[in-house]
Amino acid sequence: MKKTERLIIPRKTIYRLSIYLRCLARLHEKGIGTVSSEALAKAAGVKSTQLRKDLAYFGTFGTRGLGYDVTELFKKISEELGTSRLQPVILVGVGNLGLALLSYRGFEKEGFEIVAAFDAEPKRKRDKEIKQPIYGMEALPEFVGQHQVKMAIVTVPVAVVQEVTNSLVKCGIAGILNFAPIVLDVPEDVMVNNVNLAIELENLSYFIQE
Amino acid sequence: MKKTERLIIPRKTIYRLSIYLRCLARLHEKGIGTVSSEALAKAAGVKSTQLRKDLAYFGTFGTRGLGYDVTELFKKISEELGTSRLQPVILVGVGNLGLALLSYRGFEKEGFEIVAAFDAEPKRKRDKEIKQPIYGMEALPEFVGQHQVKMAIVTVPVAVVQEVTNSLVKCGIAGILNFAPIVLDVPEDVMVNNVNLAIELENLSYFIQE
DNA sequence: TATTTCTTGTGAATTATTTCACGAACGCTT
DNA sequence: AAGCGTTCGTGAAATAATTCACAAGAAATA
Repeated sequence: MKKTERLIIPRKTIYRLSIYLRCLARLHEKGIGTVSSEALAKAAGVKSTQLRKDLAYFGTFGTRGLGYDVTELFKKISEELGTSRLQPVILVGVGNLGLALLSYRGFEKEGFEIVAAFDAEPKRKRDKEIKQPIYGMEALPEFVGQHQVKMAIVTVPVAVVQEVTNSLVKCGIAGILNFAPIVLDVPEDVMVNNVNLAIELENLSYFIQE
Repeated sequence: MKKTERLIIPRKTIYRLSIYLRCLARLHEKGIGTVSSEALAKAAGVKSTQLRKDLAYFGTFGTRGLGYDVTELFKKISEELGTSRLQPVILVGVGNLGLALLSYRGFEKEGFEIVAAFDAEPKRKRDKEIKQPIYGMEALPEFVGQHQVKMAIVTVPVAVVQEVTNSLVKCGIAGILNFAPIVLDVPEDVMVNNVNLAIELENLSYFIQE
């Protein structure tokens, strides 16, 4: 057992912590109260030593000879990730993909809520399936300021994504989930995660051709 | 200059090759004929040495003092990735997200075509915006066999995703792009790439809370 | 309570990935 | 055609991530 020193947790570890969290949630649903690093690692698709190393970055939670308490470990990881409370997110770009994400019910369960959408042409995009309001781009600064929004999902076309990003950064958005196939130029203190489905497919196709 | 020896290209390199490809496409659209490793690397968000190392895995394409020919490098990477010709893909699970992906026009430009969709309740899911046919799950084996499909996008609920995966594997699908938040159990020769939007958001939220 | 059996936590070793540093090759200018 | 300036290609070095190996701690058993 080491003294509590706050050391930098690698990005990959943080990513895996999210995965462990999902696995623990499923174990909990199944009524399982205790799990070994071996079993949890298998569910998460990693080696048990890696799981233990990952956890060691921010504490020691297990009981030797027994394993981890599912509820407790869930709580600890959740605290570490800061996902204990619901986070508001906005979405910019109400095209096909944007619409789908707006109507996707999966986020709330995971701690996120898309509270509003923005689009250059908000009037055309009304849809009775969507509960969130859709505003024009000019409403962005006020909304973000008033609702303390820190994160944005960006599903606009490549041609305008950098411009949209600049607006978001100016409003104070600190995290962007970008679906456009381009590397965004942002200040150091703004974080961007990219999701590119075409690249994922391309990657698959490479590895399956023996 | 080395002899042509086929060595294993790291997964991360393959992933970056896809990114370089997109950057080269944009340069080509802008009418740029030649690019230095420095400039291309910047567009791709990596260091120039990394770009050069990545390329070195499968050949040497540059001209010292000048840089790379955009068209030629595009062609070479494209060949290496095997994305020269259009690949058929099927989609399983026509929910919100599945529908969105079906109507998403971005894939074809990138070398992939969703040729058909499958769902447990295909009748209810008709939509005039969708050009692809939607079949019941029982049609899967015959379709996959006849159309030589090798890849599938899976957007079914967590509860049934493993079962669906088993069917796909039995049909001969070798690559799966999985949107369910669970690690799929598949034979060694089947490749799975996971896309989990909630985890991407969670990851962002961690890094922005300074 | 002694013993056995498990499983964690972690320093050390290994492996993978990235970056550095610089020689070699090419175009361009004079 | 000689010299200059640029940029590639690549071994070597540095850094990061993963895995190993095992001591130590705790429960279960007898």
